[in-house]
Amino acid sequence: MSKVRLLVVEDDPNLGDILKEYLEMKGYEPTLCRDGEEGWNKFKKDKYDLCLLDIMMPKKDGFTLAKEIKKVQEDLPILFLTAKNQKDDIIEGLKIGADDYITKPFSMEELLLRVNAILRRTKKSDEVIALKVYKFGDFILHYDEQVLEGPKGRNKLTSKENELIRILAAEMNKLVNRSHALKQIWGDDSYFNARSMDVYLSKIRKLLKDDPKVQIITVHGEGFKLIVSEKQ
Amino acid sequence: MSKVRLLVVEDDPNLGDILKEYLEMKGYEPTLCRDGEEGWNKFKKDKYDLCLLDIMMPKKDGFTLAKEIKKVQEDLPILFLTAKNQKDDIIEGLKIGADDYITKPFSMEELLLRVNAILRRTKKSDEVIALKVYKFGDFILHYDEQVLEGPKGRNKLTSKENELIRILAAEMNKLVNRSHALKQIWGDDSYFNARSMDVYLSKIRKLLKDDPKVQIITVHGEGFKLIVSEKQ
DNA sequence: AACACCAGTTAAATATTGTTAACCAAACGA
DNA sequence: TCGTTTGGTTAACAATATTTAACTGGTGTT
Repeated sequence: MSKVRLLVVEDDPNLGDILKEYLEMKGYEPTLCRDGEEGWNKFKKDKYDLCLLDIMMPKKDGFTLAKEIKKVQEDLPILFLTAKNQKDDIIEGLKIGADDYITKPFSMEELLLRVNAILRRTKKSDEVIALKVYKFGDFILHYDEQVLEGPKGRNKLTSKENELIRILAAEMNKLVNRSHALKQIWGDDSYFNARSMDVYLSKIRKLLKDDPKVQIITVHGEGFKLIVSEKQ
Repeated sequence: MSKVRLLVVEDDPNLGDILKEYLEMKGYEPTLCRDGEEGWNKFKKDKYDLCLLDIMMPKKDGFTLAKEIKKVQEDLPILFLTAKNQKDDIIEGLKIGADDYITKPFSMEELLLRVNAILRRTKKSDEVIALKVYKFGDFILHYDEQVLEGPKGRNKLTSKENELIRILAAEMNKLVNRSHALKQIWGDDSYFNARSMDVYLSKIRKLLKDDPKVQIITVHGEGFKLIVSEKQ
């Protein structure tokens, strides 16, 4: 897989160099421009995956540049670097269609998190958005902690258990197609993966035994569903 | 369709304004309150589809507000805006009945994804809340649970039994065309599927023996019907 | 009544799913 | 580095669900 290409436009030479250096270190391929005009030229010449734009810049400010870029390539994600308390700037930026903003001063780590978050989201925007928390019956799935909280306490989950419960909970009371679930979790719906999933279903049914309102029923040849009845 | 109404309670004026502006831009109808008390007053006055509550707020914190809201309108989804590392807060919030949380700082896009996910989920669960139930004679078919409740107790059904009983019950006292039922359940009305269905009819007749008021009669060459006589 | 056909029942064959335990490889800790 | 642990896969077997087959009894037609 080729490197992620970033168009960085920042007029402060210090910050610019730090950004470039750091992003290179982290495996990205940043192109640094010193002002909006230079940024525009680079954008026209090459293809990028994401833009980091300062707002206050000589010759052409970040907004103008962003607008022009969006006119040409609407789906190119843009992250603005704004001075603190520039609320109006932020709002203006969001209107243009920026995907996020980060206020100066920021830590490199924070920046990286934002960049990754945007890339992740824009890349697989068609994927189901993972909520952090799913509730069903007396259970709470803490998806990003991989923990299932039930009447008998908290239960650490393996990642496969976690994924499978998430899919079931997201489609609560609706049929989950076998092959669909397999493709989501294992990538393909081969025979052995299917058997593996059956093993996990069995494990999960045990975990869910603590609440009789909750059960996984199977629809032969189709899939299964998590049903939550509302009886007290 | 009218706009989705959001109750946003956030004491940081900067973040509050940004939230409001962004959500408006994205087609929502946010009402911004500066503290918990104001939020409570707005809540009492108008109807909302979702609440975004900061936790740390003057006058009335997010938890207290959430609890009060849930007391009045239990199904109103709540999303907490929490500071990082406030894990205890999060757990507490979830127990109150929050639907999700998002830790500051968060990107606008991330927030939007959460909001949409919650709305989608709660809307969906509205649709399915009424688990499908069919009554005939002394029987109740719990379609979603694949259970037939009769005078002798509950009976777990296979999915084919379940489907067939559902069709019969849905068309109670009316003729069910053979080929129609076959196409509904098996997809096509081939000879073998027809024989299969006969096997299931036989099984189902056994299940229905417990109530003499209920029986399946066949209309030669046409189909069959579930008849329920009125006699006590 | 004799025939053809349709439907009912039961049992056997097949396919799918459920469960447990053995196995394996990667990650971890001493 | 060597055991140990952990998560995940595979194998083996049990239990169910569904289909097919075989046989039986009806129904309508001539």
